[in-house]
Amino acid sequence: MSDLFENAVPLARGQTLSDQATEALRRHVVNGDWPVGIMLPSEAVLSQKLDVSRSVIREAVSRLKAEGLLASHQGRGAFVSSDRPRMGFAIDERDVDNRRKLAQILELRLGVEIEAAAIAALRRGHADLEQIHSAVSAFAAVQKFGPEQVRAGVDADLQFHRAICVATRNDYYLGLFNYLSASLRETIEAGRNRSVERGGDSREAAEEHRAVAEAIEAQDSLAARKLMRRHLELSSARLLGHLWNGEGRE
Amino acid sequence: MSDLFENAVPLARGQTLSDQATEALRRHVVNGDWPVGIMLPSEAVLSQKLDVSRSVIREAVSRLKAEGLLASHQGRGAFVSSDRPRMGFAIDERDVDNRRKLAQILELRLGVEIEAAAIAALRRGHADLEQIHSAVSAFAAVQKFGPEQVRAGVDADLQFHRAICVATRNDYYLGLFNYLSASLRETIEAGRNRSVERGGDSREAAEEHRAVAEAIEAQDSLAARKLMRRHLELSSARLLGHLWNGEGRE
DNA sequence: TGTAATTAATTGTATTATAATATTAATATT
DNA sequence: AATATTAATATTATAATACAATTAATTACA
Repeated sequence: MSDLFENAVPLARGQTLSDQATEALRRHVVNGDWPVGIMLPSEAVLSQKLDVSRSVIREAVSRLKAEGLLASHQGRGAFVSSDRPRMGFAIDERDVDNRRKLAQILELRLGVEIEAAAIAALRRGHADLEQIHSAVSAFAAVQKFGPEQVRAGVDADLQFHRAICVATRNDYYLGLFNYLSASLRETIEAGRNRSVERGGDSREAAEEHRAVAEAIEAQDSLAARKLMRRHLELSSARLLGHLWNGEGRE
Repeated sequence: MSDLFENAVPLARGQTLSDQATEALRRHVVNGDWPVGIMLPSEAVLSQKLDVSRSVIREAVSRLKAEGLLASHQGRGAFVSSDRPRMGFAIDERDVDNRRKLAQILELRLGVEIEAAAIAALRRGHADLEQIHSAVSAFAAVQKFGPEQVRAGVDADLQFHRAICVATRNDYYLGLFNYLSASLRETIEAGRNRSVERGGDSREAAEEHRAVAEAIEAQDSLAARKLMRRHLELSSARLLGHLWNGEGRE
């Protein structure tokens, strides 16, 4: 392992140094000369070997971390975590147009977010509460008249739910929510030519948000669970109802 | 312009600044307040707004570039190239070696499977019941002596939980479970040189399985939820306990 | 008007310094 | 001897600054 780079051309040209450094590191991983679990040379050593600055090395490592090939820990070092691209849980984009599939996605969201609310009630800090309450106010303040306001309402709604996931301090609750919400957003945007919101619905939802936020503030995990379930069930019903029979009414 | 960050709390939360900055930027993209094609504020401005160094901003941008959300060009700026993550929800394999991350994964599994049990209780058919009961018996029958039996035990355990997800008739509950269980299996396999199972634990788990199955058969959604929660909490504690005493870090 | 030179803005890279964290070694304590 | 504490060391994380490279806009000039 002494000189892994000795014959390595000083980074072919064409792209940025970061691009080239990324490729160089990736090659060592997928080629297998850096087995899974091994610790990489320190950033200082790498920058010397590849004859680039430490900034470039850090940028390359950060990209490979985003790809899941590397992992780094402050004070310990960087490690090879995988030698193959990762495959994840994914939703076929075409399914969001399918009412049955959409209902299933909403149902999955139910399980995730109910528990998220319960956990958030136990762990929420001051900053979390601020975010949650700010999202509640933002949603309540939006008047759903035109399409632009509807969009703002959807944003505020998602912001509320995301703030709760953040408060769980669990990266996977947040990550899964982000993914599910991105999928759901498309559906809502697609179907908003019909009236997706009614004034009454909006007021109800705002009140439900407020109740959930109150339970989380009170650190009442049980109440948070119950109220979030109620909110999501009603919310899903409203969404599916509108998208189904395109009912518009003021 | 309109100060997109003015009310944004200066990045609360527990991870590295780069992680938090990444989330902050990603949020603006997926929320849509930075539409596809728009140019981001300069790195200097972003670092000032988020109150972090330019290094942190660059690292965050580089990650989002790796995800396909952003693109940057020297002399021009950084731009939103997509509002949809290229990859679905995924768990870095490196994280299963991390006790804290592992606990988070188990916590997510909690939310998913508890609701799955509740839904299964409402929808289970005859065929579903057969599968579930058969998995209960298989797990109870395995004697955990050698490594081969331990593996069989893990298989039977996953079979039980999978059968419940099948009974939900929801493809996404099953899909997410399959993904999570694949991630968890690696951890269990990795740590099985140490004693991952004890006779007492196995008997307890078998009894918990039986109770959950009974509730699902009785179509008692509430009981299924409660019993599954109990089972998963105990099960997680057992797993984390073993990995703690047995195998610690890398 | 058209073209070249200048200027400003922005990302890319380099450098240095410090903080935070984890590991290891040394030391003290019982 | 075993254990706990402390110190030393190595590494990543963050900050700050400077400069290079590139692009876009502006100006000067013919």
